[in-house]
Amino acid sequence: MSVTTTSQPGSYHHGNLRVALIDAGVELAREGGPDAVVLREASRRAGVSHNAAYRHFADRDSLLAAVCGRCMSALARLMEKRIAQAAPASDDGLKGARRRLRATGTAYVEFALTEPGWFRTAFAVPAELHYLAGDEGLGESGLGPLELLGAQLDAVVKAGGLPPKRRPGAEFTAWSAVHGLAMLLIDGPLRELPQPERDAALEHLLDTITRGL
Amino acid sequence: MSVTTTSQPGSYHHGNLRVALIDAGVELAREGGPDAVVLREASRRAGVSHNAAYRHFADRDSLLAAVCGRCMSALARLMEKRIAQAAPASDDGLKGARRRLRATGTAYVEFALTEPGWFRTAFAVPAELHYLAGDEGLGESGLGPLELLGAQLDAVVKAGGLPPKRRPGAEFTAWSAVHGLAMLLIDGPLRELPQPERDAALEHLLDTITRGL
DNA sequence: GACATATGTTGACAGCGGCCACATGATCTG
DNA sequence: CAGATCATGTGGCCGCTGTCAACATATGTC
Repeated sequence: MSVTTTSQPGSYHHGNLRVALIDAGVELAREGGPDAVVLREASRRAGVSHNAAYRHFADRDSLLAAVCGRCMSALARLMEKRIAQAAPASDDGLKGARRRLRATGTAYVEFALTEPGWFRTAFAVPAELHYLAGDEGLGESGLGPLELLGAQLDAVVKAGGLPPKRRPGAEFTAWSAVHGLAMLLIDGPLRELPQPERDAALEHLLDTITRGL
Repeated sequence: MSVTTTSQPGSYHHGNLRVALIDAGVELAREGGPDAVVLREASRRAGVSHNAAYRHFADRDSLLAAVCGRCMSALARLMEKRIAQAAPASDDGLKGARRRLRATGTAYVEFALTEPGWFRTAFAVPAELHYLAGDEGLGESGLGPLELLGAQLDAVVKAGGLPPKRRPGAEFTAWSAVHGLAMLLIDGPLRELPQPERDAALEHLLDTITRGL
């Protein structure tokens, strides 16, 4: 997350302005969500005049889209991490698969609660630019959050924990559930819910989905 | 949704500026979501100078909060309508209760898809003002969306369709699921999903929740 | 060395939120 | 009825933003 500069300080050309602007934008998003990703402030933080950004981004939405991709990647990486921690990769039994599936959901909500600015930004992709270029929004495995969830569901099916007939569409339902809970908790009417009840709501939700799938 | 003016046109005092501003804000929200609820444009549409609004609202967020309440009410009213249509009020059997519960969810998503601007605005209550005053955000029955959902769940329990032990927390799970689906469909990565798959996703989600609760 | 291109700067404009001083009209009081 | 008082609306100003146009500087190429 550090700003990397390849040119000398004080030189006319920045040398790495594009990524420096995205870095600054990511920091702004962390502090204040998508609305805080602002061209002038990002330029300021990159140590550059307010118009230099236009050499690298068509407009503010273009920068925001890049920042959104970074945030989505951060979500994917936390999910990968928690999935790996949930059970050793060698454990390909049903128990391990279920643990990993559950970890996928908890990681999603954990990310939303610990980095609400990033979480909100991850889903604030400007309407016209929702094709994130190339590897935008992916984790280290090359999978995005939805693919990671799908992979865990596939594993549960493979381990016999879910009839294959039930598999199609399951990721949308599971995703919707955790996404909705996250939104309601960070921005929505549940934002005042005390911590124990938040945990209970998440457990209840995961139990219900697991049973219902 | 019409602007009601009690004073003569051209008179110095508007006579009903507060509600006129909210009306204008509601229209702006419909067109462009919460970010489009802007003091100056609302004032313009109310036929008043850009500063008159400050006699009725402390700041932009204050107006936005009022608009959010209106949007939440609109959601509640559509839910009430669809609940009433799902089964005659006389039908207090399990089948009727289940129909009404399902209608609660479909109405929620229907509202989000048909009035995305209002839907997003309903949940964009400014952080500091999330105490909506008095009857803000309620439907004609005096219940808000969450209470309406809770009432349907209670009815299902009463009709024997859900063990009372399973009731606590169920509204959060059900709410999260439909809310998440709505968000992913209108703003999120599912916004390009074709209509048939949208319907299928909603059916799948409601089935899963119903089974799992 | 001269030119072309990529990159960064300065200056300008409009729209926004928010404050101030002021104007106008309604209402209350004697 | 007349004057005071208060509520409400106006106009001007500031700083912030995005965006455009014109200009400046560095880099690379013949």
